[in-house]
Amino acid sequence: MCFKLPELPEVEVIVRDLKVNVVGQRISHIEIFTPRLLQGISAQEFSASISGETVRSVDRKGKYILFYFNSMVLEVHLRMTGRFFFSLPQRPIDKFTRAIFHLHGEKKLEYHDIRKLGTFKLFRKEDIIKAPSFQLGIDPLAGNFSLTTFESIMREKPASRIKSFLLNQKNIAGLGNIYTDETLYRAKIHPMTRVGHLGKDEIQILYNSLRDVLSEALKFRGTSFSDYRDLWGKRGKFQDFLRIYRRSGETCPECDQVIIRQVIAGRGTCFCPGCQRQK
DNA sequence: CTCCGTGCCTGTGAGC
DNA sequence: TGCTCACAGGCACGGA
Repeated sequence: MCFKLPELPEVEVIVRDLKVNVVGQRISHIEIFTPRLLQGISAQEFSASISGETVRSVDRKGKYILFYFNSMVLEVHLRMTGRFFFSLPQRPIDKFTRAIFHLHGEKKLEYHDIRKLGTFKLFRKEDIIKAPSFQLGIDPLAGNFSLTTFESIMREKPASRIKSFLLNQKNIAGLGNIYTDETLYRAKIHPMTRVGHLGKDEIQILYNSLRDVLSEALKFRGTSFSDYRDLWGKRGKFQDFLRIYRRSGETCPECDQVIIRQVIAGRGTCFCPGCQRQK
């Protein structure tokens, strides 16, 4: 099976490139081919709100992408298979093209989504604090994501299992299944461990592991198995450096035990029973 | 409070 | 070879 969902590093790569390439650009018009992604509002209403508007800034909150216009904000979540890319004027739409933003000249920003689970939500600027992207926990790339902050957030949820804790966007924003498994493996923590059972030293190791995994993934422009691409259709390279995710059945290079896969917090979870012992 | 199941989706690939 | 069907998981929601 080949797939990849965009998590924090992938969305960060997309947003950095969008900042350079679409900020300051005017949207001449928008085509919507799959109205379901608009979550209730009509394609006409959506198009009328944004057509003719200039993109003032692009931002990321967790896995959400925010496009700021003059008076409106568009909040996009790519979910499992959503992606943006620039395409040539003559490129025909395919069955997975869900929307096209027509920019200055004949430039097109396409939104492509095999499974149609992505969402586009419009907010007036003054209402943006009501948006889902504003109800999230701290972003691990934010300047104030310190060890002290991380520890205090963890102390609030002692009964949570660490895997659930890291996946919950209201605690830490942006982690999905891949990066939680990678982080826990590096920190040598069993995914079922209660947050309250982790000592100060383990929290420090977890914090460092999380930062390392995310910064390395960013350096390689994200993880691509099949679906994820940047704005130019290029793959990330971090999949070659994943140590635990999708490696069940392989031998752990650290301890020679066989990596196992088990459903934890409702997700397929890969971990090493030798390195990540449950306390 | 935390956990669990369900629904949304469709390409993939294991198994018959 | 061709078909069926469980599975992948981010998030919202309802209920235990």
